Amino acid sequence: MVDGFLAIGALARRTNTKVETVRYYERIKLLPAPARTAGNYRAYGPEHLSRLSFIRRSRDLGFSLDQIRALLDLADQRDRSCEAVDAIAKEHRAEVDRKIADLHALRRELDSMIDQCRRGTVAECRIIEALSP
Amino acid sequence: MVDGFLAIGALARRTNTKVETVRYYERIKLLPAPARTAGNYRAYGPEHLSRLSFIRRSRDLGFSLDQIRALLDLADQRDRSCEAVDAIAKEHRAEVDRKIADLHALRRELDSMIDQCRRGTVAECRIIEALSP
DNA sequence: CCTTGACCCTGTAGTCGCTATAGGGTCCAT
DNA sequence: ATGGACCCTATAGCGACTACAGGGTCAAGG
Repeated sequence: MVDGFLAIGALARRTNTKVETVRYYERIKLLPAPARTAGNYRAYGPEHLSRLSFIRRSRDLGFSLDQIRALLDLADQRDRSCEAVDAIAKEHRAEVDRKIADLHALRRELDSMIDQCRRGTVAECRIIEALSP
Repeated sequence: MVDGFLAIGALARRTNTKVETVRYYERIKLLPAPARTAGNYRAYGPEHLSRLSFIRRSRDLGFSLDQIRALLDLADQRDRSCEAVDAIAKEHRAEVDRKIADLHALRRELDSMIDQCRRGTVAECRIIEALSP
């Protein structure tokens, strides 16, 4: 691989991504297609490394690929107000809050169900009962 | 529709399920294929109603279709010990706990990111910065 | 120079749990 | 006889990957 450029495997290792995922991001145009070497290998430059890092970090924080696309677009318009960025982040936070609340409710239900299990036969199982109509 | 039998739409309404989902459950053999009328309509009996109710209630509690398949198999072996049922429920609860913990950590990260936003331009946006490498 | 093995390429299909569409058939009330 | 609500099958799409199959490329060691 040429000086300063990364092959897909190296890029993947540095961003904690699978090679297939990198190609997938290219296919869906989240990551721009890089130049190719004589042997048709993808050759990634520093701009790819930083863009993919951004994507992965955002994914780790639970943003959807569509949200990330929007964030990347915004990040490129450096003199716009960052209100829209703030809005995306807040909307995502609200969604996380909703999920946490849902899971807490779920957890309570599971708990009371499991508590009732008297470890007898299935016929008298309170868990099965709790799931039945 | 014959006496005491339900067409797919009626079954779906009673179990808060979409018609397509009912057919999907049949296709993946989660719900047994019912008898058909002369006009080739599915005719569901009470056993289908209760089985589908069980499935939907379990889905609402977040069990996977594979877990539900296992629960349904167990529910049919009425004189076995319900240990295995208990194990599935507890494994699921543990998974819910992991998800809650993950989301709480996420929420904290999002919060501190959003807190730093000073509503300037994108160029000085702390959110974009926080997502960058 | 040749081989080996790690890496890379494309294209396609699978995962989970549905959901949606197209293009038809049935049933019942008016 | 007609309209509209319901039903049928088959197939493809969603999101975000992941996993092949069947090849090509490259660098190091013998």
